[in-house]
Amino acid sequence: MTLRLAFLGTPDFSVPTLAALIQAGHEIACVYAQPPAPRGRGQALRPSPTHAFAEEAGLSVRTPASMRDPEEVAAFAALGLDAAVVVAFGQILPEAVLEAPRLGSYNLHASLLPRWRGAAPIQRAIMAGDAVTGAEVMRMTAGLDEGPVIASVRLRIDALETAGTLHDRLATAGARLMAEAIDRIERGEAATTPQPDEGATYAKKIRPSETRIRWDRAAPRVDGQIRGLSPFPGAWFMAQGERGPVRVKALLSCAVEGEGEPGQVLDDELTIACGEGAIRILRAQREGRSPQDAADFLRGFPLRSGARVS
RNA sequence: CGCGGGGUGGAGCAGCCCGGUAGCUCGUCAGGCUCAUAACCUGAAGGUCAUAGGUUCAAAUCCUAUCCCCGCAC
Repeated sequence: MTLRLAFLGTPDFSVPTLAALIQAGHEIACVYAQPPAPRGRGQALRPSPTHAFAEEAGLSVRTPASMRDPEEVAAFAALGLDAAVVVAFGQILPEAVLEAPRLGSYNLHASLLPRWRGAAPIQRAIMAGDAVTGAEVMRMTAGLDEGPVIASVRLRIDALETAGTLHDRLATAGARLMAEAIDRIERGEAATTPQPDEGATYAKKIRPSETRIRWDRAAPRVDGQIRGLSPFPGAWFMAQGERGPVRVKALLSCAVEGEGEPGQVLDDELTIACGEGAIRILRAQREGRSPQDAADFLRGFPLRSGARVS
């Protein structure tokens, strides 16, 4: 038995779940994604990853500017859905949409709720130094990520985890989780657990202004910032090159012992002093170049003991 | 036509402005030193300088076009 579903998602994170639902044999009546936007160099209009994947799979795709538009709501209701699956869609859905499908709407969220409700749970978890995170499926309600949870998976965040690696692990684990949850919903066996109010935090969208590294902060915080923003948008700092200041993204790091003026390079292995302790940069990328491991980076850009970065 | 950086032996870079025998760091291979080593010494292999045209006695270097990678903006 299969369900008639709508899938609403936009970025890379959404794609594995859509793929899993197709794989499970469900009927995907329609895929919704954010409208194509100017992306990358040259500001060319490109469809979102979910949009592109859905088209490739031969599914019908809609990209309304707003799901609040009464016409969109009516069209959505007219699909005659059993359920809607939402994964990082990027729009807040009105109740009229959430309640339209016979069995309701379900969201995959990349955190252990109620911690990190909102836009950037993966990055925020690493930035905060969390040791554990996860993915959960909840039944959607009007409040932002406040619905009762019906399935959950926990993942350890290890010391060298980046937002990129964690993103991929969560997308995969989450896809499986959602497929299983939909199965249970279909059989009417999905038990819901209300989220506790206690421990709720919000994962605000990452702003460009918080990507520059502040060396006067303690090492664990700098380390979390680097890994939490890696590979995108990237935590960065300025270093003195032979031809002037160069912007450098730190892509991977670890906290180490060390002491010095914040921003001071302490050895020839990219160990840099923070406000408290130090970090070692393990992977970096300077503007115009590809990402490089520390050894390769240093060969092309000598940042030696005694140098300063800001 | 949004702005900018870059494509040079296996890796990372310099050389380009001011055309004239292709250089550095690392790696690889061989030999040596050493109780030993990712350390040190000696030597060697390895590049049609992204591609296609053009200018020139001569082009990695100047001109034109194309392809690819990346940062910003978004």
